[in-house]
Amino acid sequence: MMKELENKLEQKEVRPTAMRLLVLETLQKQKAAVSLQDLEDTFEKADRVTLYRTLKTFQEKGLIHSIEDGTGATKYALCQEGCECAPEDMHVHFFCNSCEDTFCLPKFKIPEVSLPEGFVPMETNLLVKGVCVNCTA
Amino acid sequence: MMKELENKLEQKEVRPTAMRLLVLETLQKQKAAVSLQDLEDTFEKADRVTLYRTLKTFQEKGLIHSIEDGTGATKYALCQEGCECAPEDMHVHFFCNSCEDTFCLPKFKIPEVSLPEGFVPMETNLLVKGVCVNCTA
DNA sequence: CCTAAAAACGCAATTCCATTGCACGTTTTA
DNA sequence: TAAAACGTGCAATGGAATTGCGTTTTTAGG
Ligand SMILES: [Mn+2]
Ligand SMILES: [Mn+2]
Ligand SMILES: [Zn+2]
Ligand SMILES: [Zn+2]
Repeated sequence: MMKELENKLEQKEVRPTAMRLLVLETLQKQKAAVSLQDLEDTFEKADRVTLYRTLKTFQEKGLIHSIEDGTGATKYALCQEGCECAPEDMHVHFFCNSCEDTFCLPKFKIPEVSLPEGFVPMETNLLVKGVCVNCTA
Repeated sequence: MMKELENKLEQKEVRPTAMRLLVLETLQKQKAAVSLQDLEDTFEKADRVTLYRTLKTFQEKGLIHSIEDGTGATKYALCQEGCECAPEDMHVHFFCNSCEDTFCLPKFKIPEVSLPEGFVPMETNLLVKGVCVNCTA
């Protein structure tokens, strides 16, 4: 329970404040990636900036990673075991055009990409848009 | 010269106004994708909104396509011969962390990607970040 | 336990980019 | 040539990210 969450934070050198524990707990429950706005809706009393900085801290400490799904709002999802958020998450992200949920697909790795001579890759982001499993009737 | 540009626009059913010809000409000169801000800097006298709508029209008519490179500002690049901007450009885009230029790599196609059961892909975007050929000393 | 320093937090304000509304001049079309 | 459609310019708005700063809470040293 709460202890587990605390440990998880401390392992990443993040001090376990009340807000952070709540945010972490929320993130763990999600099946889809969440935006800052989503968190604001979840915690109506919490301050937007505090949530913002919580996410920023989580990301800096490698607890979560961010996803650009083309909606304009950045989404966040927990890193998995062995999630290499550097050279960066090399797994696929999926945006559902129907329910507009964004999914992390950590089991689906990005295939090797060939580039022109002289271009040195450091990070790769692959976003697939389509219809998710919940929306394919 | 100008005639070529006019033809290019008319072939896509875009009326060749002075502004549009200038923007098209500028786009043709670029080696990297350009942002709205870039165009504003190029044409200091032109109105931001006019440039915005010019890009929007160009995109709707399939003259250019947009690129999200994670900088927050959308970039635009001319479509190539046979550029399938629907089901969407399936070619690779490259963002240089050094010079911060964004490149269209129309010759480098996005490899087929496997997805979990029930996920139906419709469009795929692949962004590689790293160091471009101009910046690899 | 007490205190100074560090870390979080809350609120206001700003920045940046995208987008819309509307009036007006120009081009197209019947 | 008059109405309609289109393009343009300017003002204003919207959404998201980010910063500044004073206040509160937590941590660490004595
Ligand atoms: Mn992910
Ligand atoms: Mn491209
Ligand atoms: Zn869905
Ligand atoms: Zn470069």
